Amino acid sequence: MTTLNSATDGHAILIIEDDQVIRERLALAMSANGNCSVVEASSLKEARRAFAEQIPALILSDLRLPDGNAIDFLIDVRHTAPATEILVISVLGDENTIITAIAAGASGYLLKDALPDDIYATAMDVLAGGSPMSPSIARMVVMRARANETSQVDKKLIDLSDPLSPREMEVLWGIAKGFSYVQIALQLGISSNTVPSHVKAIYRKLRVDNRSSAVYEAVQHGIISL
Amino acid sequence: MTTLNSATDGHAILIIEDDQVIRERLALAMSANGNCSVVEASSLKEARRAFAEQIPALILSDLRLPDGNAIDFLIDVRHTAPATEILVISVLGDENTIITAIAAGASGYLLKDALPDDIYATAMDVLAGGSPMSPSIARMVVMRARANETSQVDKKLIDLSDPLSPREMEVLWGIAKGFSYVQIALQLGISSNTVPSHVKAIYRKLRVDNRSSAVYEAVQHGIISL
DNA sequence: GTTGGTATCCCACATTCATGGGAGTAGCCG
DNA sequence: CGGCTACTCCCATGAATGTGGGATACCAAC
Repeated sequence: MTTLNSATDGHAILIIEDDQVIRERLALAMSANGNCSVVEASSLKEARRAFAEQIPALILSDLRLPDGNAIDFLIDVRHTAPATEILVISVLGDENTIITAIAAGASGYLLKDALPDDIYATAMDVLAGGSPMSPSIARMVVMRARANETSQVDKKLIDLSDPLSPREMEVLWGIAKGFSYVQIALQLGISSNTVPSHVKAIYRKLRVDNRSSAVYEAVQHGIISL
Repeated sequence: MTTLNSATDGHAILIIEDDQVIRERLALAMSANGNCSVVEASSLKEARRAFAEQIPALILSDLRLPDGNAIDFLIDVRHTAPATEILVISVLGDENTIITAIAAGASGYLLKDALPDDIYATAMDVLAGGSPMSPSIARMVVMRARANETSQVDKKLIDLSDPLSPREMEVLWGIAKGFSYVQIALQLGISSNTVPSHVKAIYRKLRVDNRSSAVYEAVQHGIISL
């Protein structure tokens, strides 16, 4: 178990923020609490230069900079230094921006108008493996995650009525991948005349009348996953 | 814009927690700050009874109760009272439990050993549409969300070679859903003779030679999502 | 202003699919 | 044993698809 101190000892923090007032407030909060070295950047250009000189353990970054959007820079950071943690501090609270930032590699996301009293502790949360974020931001992320989880759960509850036999599942996979009856027959080691028989059963159970619909319904019902 | 006060005025809060000490602490924090009515339950049975009597605006719930797991109850709540917000307070911090709770309908998730000083404000965050959660919890949710987002982003980077035209995308969707050429033509308001032309272009770009393969490849490349 | 991409339309031919039958073997279970 | 299901095989016919052309028109880019 690493202590909070070890997280900052000898590590650098890069602060990217064009507003001088906010930037200095952040820098002060960081340097006052730990013995970490703080580097400040007010533009993407400065940030790239600072990053090239020394790879920081943590990046506090605004998204909208004078010379462009920080997202691309954050993506580069993720690729060249996967261990570097990223905490985004922005006024932008729209879903698209947030999801993009997280996909780009941000571990935490704070709204500027809701900065916590103890921004240093929040930054340490990130280095300790946490993902602090404003509640309203978290809601969007939760909604995304929920949509992805429940959609899979719900699908499996639908088709208890007519389970496909193992053989039918194999044939269904062949259909999904676009193999012809002959190809499927060869793969399964059966006659090409047998394949349509299974296909007929599949169509009946899924209540469809062609291959594409079968694949579509199967995916919707969670029977197969492309 | 609703104020925080209106969120609690006349609304009920249901607290589900078997540990008497924690339960009373939570109840005190809630009733001391707002004029909301607090109902306490120490078991799933009590919770179901209380929920049947009055649908609360907010539920603070532990997951592990003496008479079972609260997840199923929370799922029921989601179905019968979608507007009721759920804030889970648990010692369980494993990914499976967290994701399940969120899929079940939890908007917030706090670890018992990391309860915030102002639990009342946190509860109000939930009613205000936020999703407060412990940083370590948030990290897991973020990881989930990121996996789902980046997988789509990465896929899109693969097939920059041959982008499908808007019309081809429409036809592709028709194919994916199992419509015949005639049906697709009717939907798009074009001749049924035109559809195969687009299909040919799609097959060429995706390098396939039948509908199912086209759908399969399109899904794999992230061009469409079933 | 020619070139290239998109979109539209038409035709014809070969292949594949969808669907209706019929029919046999094997295994499981009440 | 009798009934059920899964799995296998075969055939024939009509429908849909895949593929090869050829053709016109619009619009943007070089």
